[in-house]
Amino acid sequence: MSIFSIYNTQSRDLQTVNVTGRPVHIYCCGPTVYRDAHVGNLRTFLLADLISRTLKLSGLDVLLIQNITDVGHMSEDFESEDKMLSQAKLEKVDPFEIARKYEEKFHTDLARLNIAPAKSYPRASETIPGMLSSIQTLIENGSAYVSESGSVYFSAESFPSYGAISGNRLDSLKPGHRYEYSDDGEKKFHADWALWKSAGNRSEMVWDSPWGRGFPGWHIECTAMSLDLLHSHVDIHVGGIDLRFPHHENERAQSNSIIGSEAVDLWVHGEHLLFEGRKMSKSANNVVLVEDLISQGLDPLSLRLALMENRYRSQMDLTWDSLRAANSTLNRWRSAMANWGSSETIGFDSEIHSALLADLDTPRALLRLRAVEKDQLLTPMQKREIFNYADQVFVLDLKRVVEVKPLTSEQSALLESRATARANKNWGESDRIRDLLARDGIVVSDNPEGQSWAWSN
RNA sequence: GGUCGGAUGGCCGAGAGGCGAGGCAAGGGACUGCAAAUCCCUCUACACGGGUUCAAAUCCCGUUCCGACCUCCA
Repeated sequence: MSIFSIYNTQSRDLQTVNVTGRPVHIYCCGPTVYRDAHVGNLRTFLLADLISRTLKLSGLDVLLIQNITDVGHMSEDFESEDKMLSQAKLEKVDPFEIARKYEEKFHTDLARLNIAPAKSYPRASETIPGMLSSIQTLIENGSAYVSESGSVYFSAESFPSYGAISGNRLDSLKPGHRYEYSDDGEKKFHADWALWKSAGNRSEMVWDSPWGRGFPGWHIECTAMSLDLLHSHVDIHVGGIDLRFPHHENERAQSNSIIGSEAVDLWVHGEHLLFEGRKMSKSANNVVLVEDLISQGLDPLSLRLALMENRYRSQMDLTWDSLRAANSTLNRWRSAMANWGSSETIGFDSEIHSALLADLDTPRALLRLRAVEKDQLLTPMQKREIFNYADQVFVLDLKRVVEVKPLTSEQSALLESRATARANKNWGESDRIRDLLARDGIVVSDNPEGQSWAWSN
Protein backbone atom coordinates (compact mmCIF):
# COMPACT_ATOMS: atom_id res chain seq x y z
CA MET A 1 0.00 0.00 0.00
CA SER A 2 1.31 3.40 -0.87
CA ILE A 3 1.86 5.82 1.95
CA PHE A 4 0.70 9.37 2.43
CA SER A 5 3.43 11.88 3.06
CA ILE A 6 3.10 15.52 3.97
CA TYR A 7 5.34 18.41 4.94
CA ASN A 8 6.05 18.72 8.63
CA THR A 9 6.79 22.30 9.65
CA GLN A 10 8.73 21.13 12.66
CA SER A 11 11.13 18.75 10.88
CA ARG A 12 11.02 20.89 7.71
CA ASP A 13 10.74 17.73 5.71
CA LEU A 14 8.22 15.40 4.19
CA GLN A 15 7.03 12.85 6.69
CA THR A 16 4.96 9.75 6.14
CA VAL A 17 1.85 8.92 8.10
CA ASN A 18 2.23 5.43 9.50
CA VAL A 19 -0.77 4.51 11.57
CA THR A 20 -2.10 1.00 11.87
CA GLY A 21 -4.85 -0.55 13.89
CA ARG A 22 -6.59 2.70 14.78
CA PRO A 23 -7.88 5.84 13.10
CA VAL A 24 -5.46 8.65 12.21
CA HIS A 25 -5.89 11.39 14.81
CA ILE A 26 -6.21 14.81 13.22
CA TYR A 27 -6.70 18.08 15.03
CA CYS A 28 -7.51 21.23 13.13
CA CYS A 29 -7.57 24.66 14.76
CA GLY A 30 -11.05 25.97 14.19
CA PRO A 31 -12.65 29.37 13.92
CA THR A 32 -13.08 32.09 16.48
CA VAL A 33 -16.77 32.63 16.04
CA TYR A 34 -17.15 36.38 16.30
CA ARG A 35 -17.50 36.98 12.55
CA ASP A 36 -18.02 35.16 9.27
CA ALA A 37 -15.30 32.83 8.05
CA HIS A 38 -13.87 34.26 4.84
CA VAL A 39 -12.56 32.24 1.93
CA GLY A 40 -9.04 32.42 3.37
CA ASN A 41 -10.13 30.75 6.60
CA LEU A 42 -11.87 28.14 4.53
CA ARG A 43 -8.66 27.32 2.69
CA THR A 44 -7.24 25.94 5.92
CA PHE A 45 -10.37 23.98 6.74
CA LEU A 46 -10.29 22.56 3.23
CA LEU A 47 -6.71 21.46 3.88
CA ALA A 48 -7.85 19.28 6.79
CA ASP A 49 -10.60 17.88 4.59
CA LEU A 50 -8.22 17.02 1.75
CA ILE A 51 -5.88 15.28 4.18
CA SER A 52 -8.74 13.28 5.69
CA ARG A 53 -10.17 12.26 2.36
CA THR A 54 -6.78 11.29 0.95
CA LEU A 55 -6.12 9.10 3.97
CA LYS A 56 -9.53 7.49 3.54
CA LEU A 57 -8.74 6.90 -0.12
CA SER A 58 -5.78 4.87 1.10
CA GLY A 59 -8.01 2.80 3.32
CA LEU A 60 -7.28 4.53 6.63
CA ASP A 61 -9.83 5.68 9.17
CA VAL A 62 -9.71 9.25 10.36
CA LEU A 63 -10.71 10.83 13.65
CA LEU A 64 -10.90 14.57 13.09
CA ILE A 65 -11.50 17.10 15.86
CA GLN A 66 -11.94 20.80 15.28
CA ASN A 67 -12.42 23.30 18.07
CA ILE A 68 -14.78 26.24 18.20
CA THR A 69 -13.25 29.20 19.97
CA ASP A 70 -16.19 30.95 21.57
CA VAL A 71 -14.26 32.48 24.43
CA GLY A 72 -12.32 35.64 23.74
CA HIS A 73 -8.64 35.04 23.64
CA MET A 74 -7.17 38.52 23.76
CA SER A 75 -5.96 37.53 27.17
CA GLU A 76 -2.38 38.69 26.66
CA ASP A 77 -3.39 42.27 26.46
CA PHE A 78 -5.99 43.95 28.58
CA GLU A 79 -5.76 47.15 26.57
CA SER A 80 -7.36 45.76 23.43
CA GLU A 81 -10.87 44.67 23.87
CA ASP A 82 -11.92 41.08 23.56
CA LYS A 83 -13.25 40.40 20.06
CA MET A 84 -16.21 38.38 21.12
CA LEU A 85 -17.30 40.88 23.73
CA SER A 86 -16.84 43.91 21.51
CA GLN A 87 -18.77 42.30 18.69
CA ALA A 88 -21.52 41.47 21.17
CA LYS A 89 -21.63 45.10 22.27
CA LEU A 90 -21.79 46.13 18.62
CA GLU A 91 -24.70 43.80 17.85
CA LYS A 92 -26.26 44.50 21.26
CA VAL A 93 -26.77 40.86 22.16
CA ASP A 94 -25.42 38.27 24.54
CA PRO A 95 -21.89 37.24 23.51
CA PHE A 96 -22.87 33.58 23.40
CA GLU A 97 -25.64 34.43 20.97
CA ILE A 98 -23.04 35.94 18.66
CA ALA A 99 -20.91 32.86 19.04
CA ARG A 100 -23.75 30.48 18.21
CA LYS A 101 -24.80 32.55 15.23
CA TYR A 102 -21.36 32.52 13.62
CA GLU A 103 -20.80 28.91 14.57
CA GLU A 104 -23.93 28.05 12.64
CA LYS A 105 -22.72 30.04 9.63
CA PHE A 106 -19.36 28.32 9.83
CA HIS A 107 -21.05 24.94 9.43
CA THR A 108 -23.10 26.25 6.53
CA ASP A 109 -19.96 27.40 4.74
CA LEU A 110 -18.25 24.05 5.30
CA ALA A 111 -21.23 22.25 3.82
CA ARG A 112 -21.24 24.54 0.80
CA LEU A 113 -17.65 23.57 0.09
CA ASN A 114 -18.31 19.88 0.66
CA ILE A 115 -15.95 19.85 3.61
CA ALA A 116 -16.89 16.75 5.57
CA PRO A 117 -17.86 17.44 9.20
CA ALA A 118 -15.34 16.61 11.90
CA LYS A 119 -16.10 13.92 14.43
CA SER A 120 -16.78 16.64 16.95
CA TYR A 121 -16.56 20.39 17.37
CA PRO A 122 -15.79 21.02 21.03
CA ARG A 123 -16.54 24.53 22.23
CA ALA A 124 -14.01 26.29 24.39
CA SER A 125 -16.78 27.52 26.68
CA GLU A 126 -17.79 23.93 27.36
CA THR A 127 -14.26 22.68 27.93
CA ILE A 128 -13.42 24.89 30.91
CA PRO A 129 -13.11 21.93 33.36
CA GLY A 130 -10.64 20.21 31.03
CA MET A 131 -8.60 23.38 30.73
CA LEU A 132 -8.60 23.87 34.50
CA SER A 133 -7.26 20.39 35.05
CA SER A 134 -4.61 20.86 32.35
CA ILE A 135 -3.53 24.09 34.03
CA GLN A 136 -3.53 22.37 37.42
CA THR A 137 -1.21 19.68 36.08
CA LEU A 138 1.13 22.30 34.65
CA ILE A 139 1.31 24.12 37.98
CA GLU A 140 1.95 20.89 39.83
CA ASN A 141 4.81 19.80 37.62
CA GLY A 142 6.49 23.19 37.72
CA SER A 143 5.71 24.33 34.18
CA ALA A 144 3.41 27.13 35.31
CA TYR A 145 3.06 29.58 38.17
CA VAL A 146 0.26 31.62 39.73
CA SER A 147 0.57 35.39 39.90
CA GLU A 148 -0.57 37.67 42.70
CA SER A 149 -3.75 38.68 40.90
CA GLY A 150 -4.79 35.08 40.31
CA SER A 151 -3.58 34.64 36.75
CA VAL A 152 -1.59 31.59 35.75
CA TYR A 153 1.39 31.78 33.41
CA PHE A 154 3.30 29.14 31.55
CA SER A 155 7.02 29.38 32.11
CA ALA A 156 8.61 29.30 28.67
CA GLU A 157 12.03 28.52 30.15
CA SER A 158 10.66 25.34 31.72
CA PHE A 159 10.31 23.87 28.26
CA PRO A 160 13.79 23.43 26.73
CA SER A 161 12.75 22.79 23.13
CA TYR A 162 10.56 25.89 22.93
CA GLY A 163 10.78 27.30 19.41
CA ALA A 164 11.20 24.00 17.58
CA ILE A 165 8.27 24.59 15.24
CA SER A 166 8.78 28.24 14.35
CA GLY A 167 12.55 28.48 14.67
CA ASN A 168 12.20 31.31 17.16
CA ARG A 169 14.63 31.34 20.04
CA LEU A 170 13.74 32.70 23.43
CA ASP A 171 16.44 35.37 23.36
CA SER A 172 15.33 36.55 19.92
CA LEU A 173 11.90 37.18 21.31
CA LYS A 174 13.23 39.73 23.73
CA PRO A 175 11.66 43.15 23.79
CA GLY A 176 13.28 45.94 21.87
CA HIS A 177 13.01 44.45 18.41
CA ARG A 178 10.46 45.37 15.85
CA TYR A 179 7.32 44.41 17.66
CA GLU A 180 5.91 46.37 20.55
CA TYR A 181 6.12 44.40 23.70
CA SER A 182 4.01 45.29 26.70
CA ASP A 183 4.12 43.69 30.06
CA ASP A 184 1.68 44.01 32.89
CA GLY A 185 4.46 43.15 35.29
CA GLU A 186 3.08 39.78 36.33
CA LYS A 187 5.15 37.57 34.06
CA LYS A 188 8.47 36.35 35.40
CA PHE A 189 9.96 36.11 31.92
CA HIS A 190 9.20 38.01 28.74
CA ALA A 191 8.16 34.96 26.71
CA ASP A 192 5.79 33.49 29.31
CA TRP A 193 2.12 33.46 28.42
CA ALA A 194 -1.18 33.32 30.23
CA LEU A 195 -2.94 30.01 30.77
CA TRP A 196 -5.58 31.63 32.93
CA LYS A 197 -6.27 35.32 33.24
CA SER A 198 -8.00 36.77 36.28
CA ALA A 199 -11.30 38.43 35.49
CA GLY A 200 -10.30 41.94 36.56
CA ASN A 201 -13.30 44.15 35.82
CA ARG A 202 -14.83 41.70 33.35
CA SER A 203 -18.22 40.31 34.21
CA GLU A 204 -19.14 38.40 31.07
CA MET A 205 -17.58 35.15 29.87
CA VAL A 206 -15.73 34.51 33.12
CA TRP A 207 -15.59 31.32 35.14
CA ASP A 208 -14.61 30.23 38.64
CA SER A 209 -11.27 28.53 39.08
CA PRO A 210 -9.02 27.44 41.94
CA TRP A 211 -7.16 30.76 41.39
CA GLY A 212 -10.24 32.96 41.33
CA ARG A 213 -12.69 34.10 38.67
CA GLY A 214 -11.24 34.51 35.22
CA PHE A 215 -11.03 33.18 31.71
CA PRO A 216 -8.68 30.84 29.85
CA GLY A 217 -5.75 31.84 27.69
CA TRP A 218 -6.09 31.15 24.00
CA HIS A 219 -3.58 28.31 23.66
CA ILE A 220 -4.77 26.07 26.47
CA GLU A 221 -8.07 25.11 24.82
CA CYS A 222 -6.35 23.26 21.98
CA THR A 223 -4.12 21.44 24.44
CA ALA A 224 -7.03 20.37 26.64
CA MET A 225 -9.24 19.31 23.74
CA SER A 226 -6.66 17.47 21.70
CA LEU A 227 -5.29 15.52 24.64
CA ASP A 228 -8.76 14.58 25.79
CA LEU A 229 -10.53 13.81 22.52
CA LEU A 230 -7.57 12.33 20.65
CA HIS A 231 -6.31 10.18 23.51
CA SER A 232 -3.13 12.19 24.16
CA HIS A 233 -1.73 11.72 20.70
CA VAL A 234 -2.21 13.85 17.59
CA ASP A 235 -0.92 12.32 14.38
CA ILE A 236 -1.53 15.39 12.25
CA HIS A 237 -2.12 18.90 13.56
CA VAL A 238 -3.48 21.31 10.97
CA GLY A 239 -3.70 25.09 11.05
CA GLY A 240 -2.97 28.30 9.21
CA ILE A 241 0.63 29.45 8.84
CA ASP A 242 0.03 32.39 11.14
CA LEU A 243 -0.69 30.00 13.99
CA ARG A 244 2.77 28.50 13.77
CA PHE A 245 3.88 31.13 16.25
CA PRO A 246 2.90 31.72 18.97
CA HIS A 247 -0.19 29.52 19.07
CA HIS A 248 1.23 26.15 18.05
CA GLU A 249 4.56 26.75 19.72
CA ASN A 250 2.76 27.37 23.00
CA GLU A 251 0.30 24.55 22.51
CA ARG A 252 3.22 22.16 21.96
CA ALA A 253 4.96 23.35 25.12
CA GLN A 254 1.78 22.88 27.14
CA SER A 255 0.76 19.51 25.73
CA ASN A 256 4.24 18.02 25.89
CA SER A 257 4.73 19.25 29.43
CA ILE A 258 1.50 17.57 30.48
CA ILE A 259 2.08 14.16 28.93
CA GLY A 260 5.87 14.16 29.15
CA SER A 261 6.41 13.26 25.51
CA GLU A 262 5.81 14.60 22.01
CA ALA A 263 2.04 15.06 21.69
CA VAL A 264 1.97 15.87 17.98
CA ASP A 265 3.69 13.87 15.24
CA LEU A 266 3.19 16.21 12.34
CA TRP A 267 2.52 19.93 12.17
CA VAL A 268 0.91 20.89 8.90
CA HIS A 269 0.44 24.56 8.02
CA GLY A 270 -1.58 26.01 5.19
CA GLU A 271 -0.29 29.16 3.58
CA HIS A 272 -2.32 32.31 3.35
CA LEU A 273 -4.67 33.23 0.62
CA LEU A 274 -4.44 36.66 -0.95
CA PHE A 275 -7.30 38.19 -2.83
CA GLU A 276 -6.60 40.28 -5.93
CA GLY A 277 -2.98 40.59 -4.81
CA ARG A 278 -3.47 41.66 -1.22
CA LYS A 279 -3.81 39.94 2.09
CA MET A 280 -7.45 39.53 2.91
CA SER A 281 -8.33 41.95 5.66
CA LYS A 282 -10.98 44.35 6.74
CA SER A 283 -8.68 47.31 6.23
CA ALA A 284 -7.85 46.29 2.66
CA ASN A 285 -11.58 45.91 2.15
CA ASN A 286 -11.13 42.68 0.24
CA VAL A 287 -12.70 40.14 2.55
CA VAL A 288 -14.59 37.64 0.43
CA LEU A 289 -17.22 35.32 1.83
CA VAL A 290 -18.83 32.28 0.30
CA GLU A 291 -22.01 34.31 0.07
CA ASP A 292 -20.22 36.77 -2.20
CA LEU A 293 -19.41 33.98 -4.65
CA ILE A 294 -22.99 32.84 -4.65
CA SER A 295 -24.27 36.33 -5.30
CA GLN A 296 -21.88 36.54 -8.27
CA GLY A 297 -23.62 33.50 -9.68
CA LEU A 298 -20.71 31.18 -8.96
CA ASP A 299 -21.04 27.67 -7.62
CA PRO A 300 -19.35 27.62 -4.17
CA LEU A 301 -17.54 24.49 -5.33
CA SER A 302 -15.72 26.63 -7.88
CA LEU A 303 -13.86 27.99 -4.84
CA ARG A 304 -12.98 24.45 -3.83
CA LEU A 305 -11.64 23.81 -7.31
CA ALA A 306 -9.78 27.12 -7.50
CA LEU A 307 -8.09 26.43 -4.16
CA MET A 308 -7.05 22.96 -5.28
CA GLU A 309 -5.39 24.41 -8.39
CA ASN A 310 -2.62 25.61 -6.07
CA ARG A 311 -0.54 23.79 -3.52
CA TYR A 312 -1.52 24.34 0.05
CA ARG A 313 2.02 25.35 0.98
CA SER A 314 2.29 28.30 -1.34
CA GLN A 315 0.73 31.66 -0.91
CA MET A 316 -2.01 31.90 -3.39
CA ASP A 317 -3.58 34.86 -5.08
CA LEU A 318 -7.26 34.27 -5.67
CA THR A 319 -9.00 36.49 -8.20
CA TRP A 320 -12.49 36.75 -9.63
CA ASP A 321 -10.95 35.60 -12.92
CA SER A 322 -9.63 32.40 -11.38
CA LEU A 323 -12.99 31.77 -9.72
CA ARG A 324 -14.85 32.26 -12.97
CA ALA A 325 -12.37 29.98 -14.74
CA ALA A 326 -12.95 27.32 -12.11
CA ASN A 327 -16.70 27.74 -12.39
CA SER A 328 -16.69 27.14 -16.12
CA THR A 329 -14.39 24.14 -15.76
CA LEU A 330 -16.83 22.75 -13.24
CA ASN A 331 -19.74 23.18 -15.63
CA ARG A 332 -17.78 21.64 -18.48
CA TRP A 333 -16.85 18.60 -16.40
CA ARG A 334 -20.39 18.05 -15.16
CA SER A 335 -21.87 18.07 -18.62
CA ALA A 336 -19.03 15.87 -19.88
CA MET A 337 -19.84 13.44 -17.07
CA ALA A 338 -23.46 13.35 -18.14
CA ASN A 339 -22.38 12.63 -21.72
CA TRP A 340 -20.16 9.80 -20.56
CA GLY A 341 -23.07 7.76 -19.33
CA SER A 342 -24.34 6.89 -15.91
CA SER A 343 -21.84 4.45 -14.46
CA GLU A 344 -21.66 4.64 -10.68
CA THR A 345 -18.54 2.49 -10.60
CA ILE A 346 -15.56 4.06 -8.92
CA GLY A 347 -12.53 3.50 -11.09
CA PHE A 348 -8.92 3.98 -10.20
CA ASP A 349 -6.15 6.17 -11.51
CA SER A 350 -2.66 5.66 -10.20
CA GLU A 351 -1.44 9.11 -11.25
CA ILE A 352 -4.15 10.87 -9.31
CA HIS A 353 -3.62 8.58 -6.37
CA SER A 354 0.12 9.11 -6.21
CA ALA A 355 -0.18 12.86 -6.74
CA LEU A 356 -2.44 13.13 -3.71
CA LEU A 357 -0.23 10.91 -1.60
CA ALA A 358 2.79 13.06 -2.45
CA ASP A 359 2.23 15.96 -0.09
CA LEU A 360 -1.26 16.60 -1.42
CA ASP A 361 -0.27 17.59 -4.94
CA THR A 362 -3.73 18.64 -6.01
CA PRO A 363 -2.52 20.70 -9.03
CA ARG A 364 -0.91 17.60 -10.51
CA ALA A 365 -3.99 15.50 -9.80
CA LEU A 366 -6.17 18.08 -11.55
CA LEU A 367 -3.78 18.17 -14.48
CA ARG A 368 -4.20 14.43 -14.82
CA LEU A 369 -7.97 14.82 -14.73
CA ARG A 370 -7.77 17.28 -17.63
CA ALA A 371 -5.62 14.79 -19.53
CA VAL A 372 -8.16 12.04 -18.88
CA GLU A 373 -10.89 14.30 -20.20
CA LYS A 374 -9.08 14.66 -23.52
CA ASP A 375 -7.59 11.18 -23.78
CA GLN A 376 -8.82 9.54 -26.99
CA LEU A 377 -7.74 6.07 -25.92
CA LEU A 378 -10.14 6.00 -22.99
CA THR A 379 -13.77 5.10 -23.44
CA PRO A 380 -16.42 7.48 -22.11
CA MET A 381 -17.25 4.94 -19.43
CA GLN A 382 -13.62 4.73 -18.32
CA LYS A 383 -13.44 8.51 -18.16
CA ARG A 384 -16.53 8.70 -16.04
CA GLU A 385 -15.24 6.07 -13.68
CA ILE A 386 -11.90 7.85 -13.25
CA PHE A 387 -13.76 11.08 -12.57
CA ASN A 388 -15.86 9.22 -10.01
CA TYR A 389 -12.63 8.08 -8.41
CA ALA A 390 -11.12 11.56 -8.28
CA ASP A 391 -14.31 13.05 -6.92
CA GLN A 392 -13.91 11.07 -3.71
CA VAL A 393 -11.24 13.59 -2.73
CA PHE A 394 -12.08 16.55 -4.95
CA VAL A 395 -15.79 16.35 -4.09
CA LEU A 396 -16.79 18.76 -6.83
CA ASP A 397 -20.12 16.98 -7.29
CA LEU A 398 -19.02 16.01 -10.77
CA LYS A 399 -21.94 13.61 -11.10
CA ARG A 400 -24.38 16.39 -10.42
CA VAL A 401 -26.81 16.79 -13.24
CA VAL A 402 -26.92 20.50 -13.83
CA GLU A 403 -30.40 21.43 -12.79
CA VAL A 404 -32.05 23.84 -15.10
CA LYS A 405 -34.26 26.62 -13.89
CA PRO A 406 -37.48 26.42 -15.95
CA LEU A 407 -38.29 29.10 -18.49
CA THR A 408 -41.23 31.44 -18.04
CA SER A 409 -44.02 31.00 -20.57
CA GLU A 410 -42.99 34.30 -22.18
CA GLN A 411 -39.46 33.05 -22.61
CA SER A 412 -40.67 29.77 -24.12
CA ALA A 413 -42.88 31.71 -26.50
CA LEU A 414 -39.92 33.86 -27.54
CA LEU A 415 -37.88 30.77 -28.24
CA GLU A 416 -40.64 29.35 -30.39
CA SER A 417 -41.03 32.51 -32.43
CA ARG A 418 -37.28 32.59 -32.91
CA ALA A 419 -37.34 29.04 -34.25
CA THR A 420 -40.08 30.08 -36.66
CA ALA A 421 -38.17 33.18 -37.73
CA ARG A 422 -35.11 31.08 -38.37
CA ALA A 423 -37.08 28.56 -40.38
CA ASN A 424 -38.22 31.50 -42.53
CA LYS A 425 -34.65 32.80 -42.70
CA ASN A 426 -35.84 35.98 -41.00
CA TRP A 427 -32.41 36.68 -39.54
CA GLY A 428 -33.21 40.17 -38.26
CA GLU A 429 -36.13 38.95 -36.15
CA SER A 430 -34.19 35.90 -35.00
CA ASP A 431 -31.27 38.05 -33.78
CA ARG A 432 -33.61 40.52 -32.09
CA ILE A 433 -35.16 37.72 -30.04
CA ARG A 434 -31.74 36.29 -29.25
CA ASP A 435 -30.76 39.68 -27.77
CA LEU A 436 -33.99 39.85 -25.79
CA LEU A 437 -33.37 36.44 -24.26
CA ALA A 438 -29.74 37.31 -23.56
CA ARG A 439 -30.98 40.13 -21.34
CA ASP A 440 -32.76 37.46 -19.25
CA GLY A 441 -29.51 35.51 -19.01
CA ILE A 442 -30.47 32.95 -21.62
CA VAL A 443 -27.85 32.03 -24.20
CA VAL A 444 -29.28 30.68 -27.42
CA SER A 445 -27.14 28.67 -29.80
CA ASP A 446 -27.85 27.09 -33.17
CA ASN A 447 -26.78 23.59 -33.99
CA PRO A 448 -27.39 21.45 -37.05
CA GLU A 449 -30.30 19.86 -35.13
CA GLY A 450 -31.88 23.21 -34.35
CA GLN A 451 -31.59 25.82 -31.64
CA SER A 452 -30.75 25.13 -28.02
CA TRP A 453 -30.50 27.34 -24.99
CA ALA A 454 -28.82 27.53 -21.60
CA TRP A 455 -28.64 29.89 -18.64
CA SER A 456 -25.50 31.95 -18.86
CA ASN A 457 -24.35 31.14 -15.32
C1' G B 1 17.30 42.62 14.61
C1' G B 2 15.40 37.17 14.57
C1' U B 3 12.71 33.25 11.85
C1' C B 4 10.35 31.05 7.48
C1' G B 5 9.27 31.21 2.31
C1' G B 6 9.44 33.24 -2.66
C1' A B 7 11.00 35.64 -7.85
C1' U B 8 8.85 31.24 -14.27
C1' G B 9 5.53 34.14 -20.65
C1' G B 10 0.09 39.52 -21.06
C1' C B 11 -1.97 37.28 -16.17
C1' C B 12 -2.34 32.94 -12.66
C1' G B 13 0.63 29.18 -11.82
C1' A B 14 3.19 23.50 -12.07
C1' G B 15 8.03 21.61 -12.69
C1' A B 16 13.47 20.69 -9.09
C1' G B 17 19.92 18.64 -13.82
C1' G B 18 18.68 16.80 -20.51
C1' C B 19 12.40 15.91 -23.01
C1' G B 20 9.60 23.81 -22.95
C1' A B 21 2.80 21.46 -17.69
C1' G B 22 -1.85 23.37 -17.46
C1' G B 23 -5.40 27.26 -16.97
C1' C B 24 -7.08 32.31 -18.07
C1' A B 25 -6.65 36.29 -21.51
C1' A B 26 -5.32 37.57 -26.58
C1' G B 27 -4.78 36.56 -31.95
C1' G B 28 -5.77 33.26 -36.24
C1' G B 29 -8.61 29.14 -38.37
C1' A B 30 -12.84 25.40 -38.71
C1' C B 31 -18.13 25.32 -37.86
C1' U B 32 -22.42 29.27 -38.31
C1' G B 33 -26.91 33.33 -42.18
C1' C B 34 -24.30 36.15 -38.19
C1' A B 35 -23.14 34.70 -33.38
C1' A B 36 -22.48 31.58 -29.05
C1' A B 37 -20.55 27.02 -27.63
C1' U B 38 -16.99 23.58 -29.23
C1' C B 39 -12.58 21.97 -31.77
C1' C B 40 -7.65 23.10 -34.06
C1' C B 41 -3.45 26.41 -34.27
C1' U B 42 -0.29 30.61 -32.51
C1' C B 43 2.24 33.61 -28.80
C1' U B 44 7.87 29.75 -25.78
C1' A B 45 9.35 32.11 -20.07
C1' C B 46 12.34 30.93 -15.75
C1' A B 47 15.15 38.25 -11.11
C1' C B 48 20.62 39.59 -11.64
C1' G B 49 26.13 38.28 -11.45
C1' G B 50 29.45 34.42 -10.99
C1' G B 51 30.49 29.06 -10.42
C1' U B 52 29.91 23.42 -10.92
C1' U B 53 28.58 20.18 -15.18
C1' C B 54 28.96 17.28 -21.57
C1' A B 55 24.21 19.68 -20.07
C1' A B 56 21.31 24.53 -15.16
C1' A B 57 14.75 27.39 -14.59
C1' U B 58 16.45 23.26 -11.46
C1' C B 59 22.71 22.43 -7.80
C1' C B 60 26.54 26.00 -5.26
C1' C B 61 28.23 31.18 -3.94
C1' G B 62 26.98 36.25 -4.04
C1' U B 63 23.46 40.33 -5.16
C1' U B 64 18.73 42.70 -5.74
C1' C B 65 13.70 42.63 -4.94
C1' C B 66 9.03 40.60 -2.76
C1' G B 67 5.87 38.19 0.93
C1' A B 68 4.78 35.96 5.78
C1' C B 69 5.58 35.51 11.14
C1' C B 70 8.01 37.85 15.65
C1' U B 71 2.50 37.67 21.50
C1' C B 72 -5.21 39.50 17.54
C1' C B 73 -5.12 36.49 12.85
C1' A B 74 -6.76 30.49 8.77
